[in-house]
Amino acid sequence: MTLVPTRAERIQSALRTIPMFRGLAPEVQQQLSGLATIRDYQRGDYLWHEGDDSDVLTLIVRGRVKIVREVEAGDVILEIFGEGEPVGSIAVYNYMPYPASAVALETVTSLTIPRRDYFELLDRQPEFARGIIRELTRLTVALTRKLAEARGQRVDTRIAQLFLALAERMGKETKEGVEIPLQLSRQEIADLVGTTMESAIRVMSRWGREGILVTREKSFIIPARERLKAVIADRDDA
Amino acid sequence: MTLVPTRAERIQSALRTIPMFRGLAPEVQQQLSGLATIRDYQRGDYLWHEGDDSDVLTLIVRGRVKIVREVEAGDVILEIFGEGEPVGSIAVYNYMPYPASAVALETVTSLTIPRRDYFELLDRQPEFARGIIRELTRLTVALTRKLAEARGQRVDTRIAQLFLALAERMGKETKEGVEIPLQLSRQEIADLVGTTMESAIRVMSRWGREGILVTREKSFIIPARERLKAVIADRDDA
DNA sequence: TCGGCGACATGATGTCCGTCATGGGGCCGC
DNA sequence: GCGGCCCCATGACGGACATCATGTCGCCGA
Repeated sequence: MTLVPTRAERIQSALRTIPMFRGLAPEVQQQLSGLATIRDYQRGDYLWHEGDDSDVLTLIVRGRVKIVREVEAGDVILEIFGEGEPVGSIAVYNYMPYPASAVALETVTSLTIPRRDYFELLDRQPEFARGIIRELTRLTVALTRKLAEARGQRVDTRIAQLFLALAERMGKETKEGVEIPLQLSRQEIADLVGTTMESAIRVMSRWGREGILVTREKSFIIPARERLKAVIADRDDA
Repeated sequence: MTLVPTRAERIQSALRTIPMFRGLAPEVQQQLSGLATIRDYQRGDYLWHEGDDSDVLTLIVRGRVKIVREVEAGDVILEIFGEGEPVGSIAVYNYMPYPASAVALETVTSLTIPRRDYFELLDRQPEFARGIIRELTRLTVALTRKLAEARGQRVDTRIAQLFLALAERMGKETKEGVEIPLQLSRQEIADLVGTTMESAIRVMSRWGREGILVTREKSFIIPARERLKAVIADRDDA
């Protein structure tokens, strides 16, 4: 018996952590583990670059990844993917180059399966096809909401909405308030809401002073949700 | 023989116009025509309202539909769907209320399939599942691009990008230039690019005077694509 | 014929925020 | 220790655009 898990063992345990694969028959899981590749990344590493050819489907096993469109006038973060989620399915499906880059926000473990096998799964396993469709719809809804929120709104409302959404998705209740265990630079916050670093800084440091949203080493703290929501409510009155 | 086509005949010919169904076996098409419902709308009619329960998948047979999110501070047009495209698949799939309203931009004919049968098709017909996934990915890419374009850019560049995209999707070459056969009010243009009616009007009437983009009764004319592209290129220089 | 309505148009004014500039603190390699 | 670099921070300035106000034109119904 080995103390260090073998590659095959790592892949099998990784497969089990992905919800979309849980429903698959054991023999299919077995077969899949022979096809998949496992990989590790550090914060800042690129999983791929915008424009690269896509020939594998990637699934996040551990950590978080940002999808970023790098246009001449600054970056745009389109989405943040977490554990269990498939990324790049759009590009793989359409045999097109990746429309955006993927960058690790923390230590990340990923699983990739070749396009050919991905298509086989789609056709043979309705469960899997449903999982992919579900993820795509989730993505679409999220993008839709982002688009609606981005309109006209002031910078501070957009940042408030961002952190309320993050709290919803990955917040942990603590005695200090809601904790969002995610390391984001001011630049990344700016990229997420579509503004400049300076504007993001102004808002964040004001909120830090006022105790509305506190930046920690590797997380953010929201002492009171209502005070963040109040920012959104203030548009013209008072 | 009847001069007016029967309901069943209309449905069958409608089914044939939808690309996603072309690949289906004849007996499946036959079966489908028993399940589908056909419906007509006039410009301005709602196919559904934001928040309505979704229990059918809708496919556009004829005409165009805008998907619009109605937030307190003005509308946001998320997408314009045309013939052969499925709309509302997101909501139907997730058993969720519609996240946005659908409004006819012109005379529209639609086909609807109950959710139950939609799911059966998905599981039984890999072709169909692929079609849905393809549409979802197309949508996602489009939203993604919109999001990236909405950033910072000036109003006139955004409108220019909008019309260049429309020209790409539905433009017809004529001796006057590219014609976009689509009736859009200034307010709708504003909703598409996320600005106010007044700003949209200022840009459009200036371009009308300069002959860059002419508004006709039920269409728009772009005499020269390059001149529109030049607007996008002008950002700081000159 | 007149009043009302909706779409288009144009000017005046204020303001949010992007841009530029400058500076401070922490961390690294040399 | 010192220079270089990255991230955070703060001020000054100006421009693009939202907002408000007012006006025109065509159309419809009373």
